[in-house]
Order: sequence, then C-alpha cells, then structure tokens
Amino acid sequence: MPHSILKNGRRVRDGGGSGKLTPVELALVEFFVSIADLAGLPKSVGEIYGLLFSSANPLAMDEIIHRLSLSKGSASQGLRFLRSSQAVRTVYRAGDRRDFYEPELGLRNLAAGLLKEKVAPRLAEGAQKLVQLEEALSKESPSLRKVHENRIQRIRSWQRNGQKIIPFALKFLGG
Amino acid sequence: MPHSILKNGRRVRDGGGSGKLTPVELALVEFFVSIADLAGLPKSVGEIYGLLFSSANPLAMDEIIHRLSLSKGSASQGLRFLRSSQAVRTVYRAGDRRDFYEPELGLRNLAAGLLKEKVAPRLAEGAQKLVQLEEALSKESPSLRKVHENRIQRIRSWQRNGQKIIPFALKFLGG
DNA sequence: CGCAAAGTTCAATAAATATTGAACAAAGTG
DNA sequence: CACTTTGTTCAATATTTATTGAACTTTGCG
Repeated sequence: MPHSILKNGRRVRDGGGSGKLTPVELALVEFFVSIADLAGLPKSVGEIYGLLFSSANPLAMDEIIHRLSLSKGSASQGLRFLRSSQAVRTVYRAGDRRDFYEPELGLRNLAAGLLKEKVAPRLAEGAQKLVQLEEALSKESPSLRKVHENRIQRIRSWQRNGQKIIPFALKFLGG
Repeated sequence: MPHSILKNGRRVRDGGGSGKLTPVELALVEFFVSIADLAGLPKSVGEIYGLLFSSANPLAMDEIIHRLSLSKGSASQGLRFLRSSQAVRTVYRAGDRRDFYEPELGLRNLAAGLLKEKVAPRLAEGAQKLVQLEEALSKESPSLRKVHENRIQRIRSWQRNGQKIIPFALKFLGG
C-alpha cells in the first residue's frame, strides 16, 4: 500500500491537497528553501519549516512526509535539526501518539537557535586553531613573527567585536 | 616545464617554502577555510584569502597557485569573488605585468562586502517571491487566507527588523 | 505478551558544488 | 607582427553533501 494516508482504518483529512501544495503554501515553502540555502542548510529543512509555517495547525511527521514527498529519513533528520535549534516545537495532541510540530515565529529565537547550533561550534573550533597557531609562532624568524603576531591580533579583535554585537542584535530582532 | 617559478630567467624568491606552507601559514589558511565553510563559500576561497592574510606582502596569482597547489581556474575564480566582494585589493608593482593581491583587514568592510555580494541578492529574490505570493492569496478560502496574511505580515516584520540592524552592526564592526 | 504504529539510523545512491585543465582572449614586448 | 606572459572561461570530472529506504528500536495498546 504505497503512500496512502490511512489512520484508524479511514482516510484522513489532509487540509487541502493530497501531497500537493496550494500556490500560497508552495510560495512559502520556496521562500524558506531559499533562506535555508542562504544559511547553508539542506533544502529539506527549509521545506519542512516552510510547510509548518504555512500551516494553520501543527502537523505530524507522516503528514509532512506526504505533503512534501520526502523520505522518512529526511523528515526525521530535518525535524531533529529544527527541534535542536528551536525552530520548531512539539505539540501534544490527546489520543494521538504522534508528535505534532509547530513553527517558532519569533525571529529572535530563530536567530539565537541557529547561532547556537550552527555558528557557535564553528567559531569555537576556529578559536581552537588560533591556539595551535600561537605555539608555532615562536619558531618563526623575528621579522615574519612580528607580521603574524599582528595579524593574529587582528583576528582577536574581530572576535571581540563579533561577540559584542550578538546580544545587541538579538535584542533588536526580538520583541 | 611544469610548475617552475621562473621570472626574467631567474628563480624567484618565494618567501619561505616552495609550494609548502609554514605551520603558521597553514594554521591561518585552515582558519579561513573553516570560516569560508561557515559562510558557504568554496574552500579555495578561504585558502586564497588565508594565504594573503598570512603574507607579509602582496602576492600574484601564479604565486598563490604554486603555494596552495590550486588550479589556474580555481585561483582565477576565487580571486574574482574576493575582488568583487572587496575582500582583497589589487596592488600594482612597477615593472611587473601581473596583478598583486593584498587582503582587506577591516572586519567591517569584509562583512559589508559579503553582505552585498552573497546575502543581499538572495534576500531580494526572497522579497520577489513574497510578491508572487500575495497574488495567489486572493484565491484562498477566507479563513485560510486570514492565517496566511498573518504569517506573511510576520515575514515582513522580520525583514524590517533585519534591515534595521545592518547599518548598526556594521558600525559596531568597523573602525 | 504480540502486534502495529511512530520514529531513528545509516549504508547506498543521487544531487549539488567545487575543481581541474585545456582552449581561448588580451595585453605587453622586442 | 610573432611571441610570451597573464588571466579567463567552461565542459568534464572529482568531491562533497543531501536523500532515500530498508532494517531496526521504541512505545503504546488490547
């Protein structure tokens, strides 16, 4: 039985189009796909968030799979990412064992989540590399070392300025 | 004559290591490769910027190719991107037909360049999609339309807040 | 318990992206 | 002008990354 959405033995209402998206939903999904792309996230993540964003009520994974024609694997991984970065929340529905999902709508929270999940780890890794670097410095000729020390100072200053912005930017973004 | 760096008939000084990078250079290059990756740019772009950043003096494309073992194509395209986003500048040297490159060191300018080159076009495209979307709205049922109008308002508010931050953030980042 | 629905994992595969290098164009130089 | 150096372009290829789907785990229910 390929792709039928049966539940408790009867066909389930699927809120406007079996697997196909309405024009508005489609445009919203495309919008978030292009944002995902900009942020270096998989298309599927953008699709899922976009679908939830355009939905009047929370959706379960099997509905997402069906509307977007995604594989279970992509849906599961995409939702995992969105959950872990607080871009979606799970919602419980009485008498239904499935998890339902609704989107976070606050830009501040969305940004903070991405920052924590995608950006922060990389920056930490970068800082790590700077440490290794300091060690190697001592083995260079004095004149080259002077140049390099200077440049590394420059990176440190970038890091400081970058840090300073974050809380401020978040405040800007969020009510 | 594969890969020799001859110029005016004599071997040219290459500032420490033919093709191989010193540990410090290597660490700096890796640092910028990881930044490039974070920003969704090709590795080669990070390598090129990293090499220029770690160099005491401007470098020509053939030197970059040699030190990083890149192809001409990658170097040319990478430099094109870096130039177009104002992350590097060309420097002229008397009696040398080649273009020499030096890195932009101001975070503010680096950020502004990326914003203009990578981010802005995508956001414009996104705004474009929102327009298409408004048209399709009128064909929806009143109740669904209300939800969607609401959500689209939300996106517009995101855009406004995002815009507001930019000049402010840039001021923060820059001297 | 035994069964079915819900969700996860991950090796295989497909799709997207970057890189290469050879052919080409432009610009000096003698 | 003929020749060399410098740099660009782009189709072919390699590399990276996302997606699939089948096997598996977990959870709830009668």
